[in-house]
Amino acid sequence: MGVVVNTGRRERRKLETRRRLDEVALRLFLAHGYDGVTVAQIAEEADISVATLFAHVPDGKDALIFDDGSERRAGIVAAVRDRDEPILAALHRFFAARGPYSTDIPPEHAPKRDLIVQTPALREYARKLWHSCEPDLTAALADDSGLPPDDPAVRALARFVLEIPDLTGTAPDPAAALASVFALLESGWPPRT
Amino acid sequence: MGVVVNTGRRERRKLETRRRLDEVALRLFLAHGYDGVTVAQIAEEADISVATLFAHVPDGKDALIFDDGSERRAGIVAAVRDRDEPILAALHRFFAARGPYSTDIPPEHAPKRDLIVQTPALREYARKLWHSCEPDLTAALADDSGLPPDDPAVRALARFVLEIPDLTGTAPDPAAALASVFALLESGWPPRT
DNA sequence: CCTAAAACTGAAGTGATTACAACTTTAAAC
DNA sequence: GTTTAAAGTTGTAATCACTTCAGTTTTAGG
Repeated sequence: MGVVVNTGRRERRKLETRRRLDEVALRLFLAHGYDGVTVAQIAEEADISVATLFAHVPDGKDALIFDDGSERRAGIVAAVRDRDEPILAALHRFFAARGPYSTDIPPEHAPKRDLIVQTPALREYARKLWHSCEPDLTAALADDSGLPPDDPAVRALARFVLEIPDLTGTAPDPAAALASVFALLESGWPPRT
Repeated sequence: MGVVVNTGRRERRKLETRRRLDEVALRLFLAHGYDGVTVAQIAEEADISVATLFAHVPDGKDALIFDDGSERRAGIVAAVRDRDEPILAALHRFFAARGPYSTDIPPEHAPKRDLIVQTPALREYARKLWHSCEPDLTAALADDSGLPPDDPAVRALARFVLEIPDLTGTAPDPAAALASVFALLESGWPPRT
């Protein structure tokens, strides 16, 4: 069914270790900066070997404080299916509600968000995670428009949409920026006055 | 005037060494694949030390077969200034004529293009080079539209435009793809039928 | 209890990249 | 043309992310 079943001590420990790694890595990154921490230190602090660390997080140091992206992917797919509004409106709503970068974030998550935005490697990895949704989004857009999935406009729109979190994440007013970008995608350039 | 003056033996040698590195790296990459060649081998073949190699190409292995991006930047700036057509039309023309990814490429450059497209690290670096034009393009778009340079739509359009080379580089008909993407940027989604 | 799969480990290796201190070349002033 | 300081080059050693591997432990499940 799901990618990983959640029965048994084994899986529970696995998840627990992964969670501990995430917590330790974030704590150390926040304290000393991303480049000020080595994976060896993180493994040490999490009380596992370096080899095991990489077994748990094969995508490397960047990936330590991120989930595997399956939530985003599922979220986008869900947002785009079963709707009664244009697809871009649905995506707009999705980002406004959930984007890690966009609107109101609980204050305890703010330091993490700031760390990511200010650390090129982490920001880049977050961007990659969003773009890992490209195949799904492309398929959805093709479905919706009746165009083939390899249509250049379809591919381009998917790419552009997934660039939005990184783009609006740094804006002073993320919600307004979000609206502005979606308006651009809907109406084109130059913007209607 | 320019970033580097071209007088004197010193500068000439510098350029010569850089050119040799480019040539050697490309040759070896094409022969054994990007991951099948170490920088040590490249330095050896180019008859300089590894330290010197990195002095010449501080951006690392990825950057070996690329110029420093100043040409692209100058090209875009030039394309966007002194024109009698809409700015997107000028950019369309620019990419159609010159994008390393887009239309007709002399057959001797094809292997290099293929190598870049098929090697994630190189493709990524090429993307970065294009996006290094973002400040210039943003400024030009702001100028052109009267909007402030930090306007979300302006920033978004610059970002989207610079994603185009990577996007259309893999299309079966690059010129058509280019036209399709520019149509999207001009008229918005869904595309007019 | 038994066994095979899965997880964990330390140690050693690879490869990119940097730091450094010594040595050489060059530009340019005197 | 000698001097001098900056710029370029080099070998060596280090750091760091990441991988490999062979051996050990743990666990699931019959």
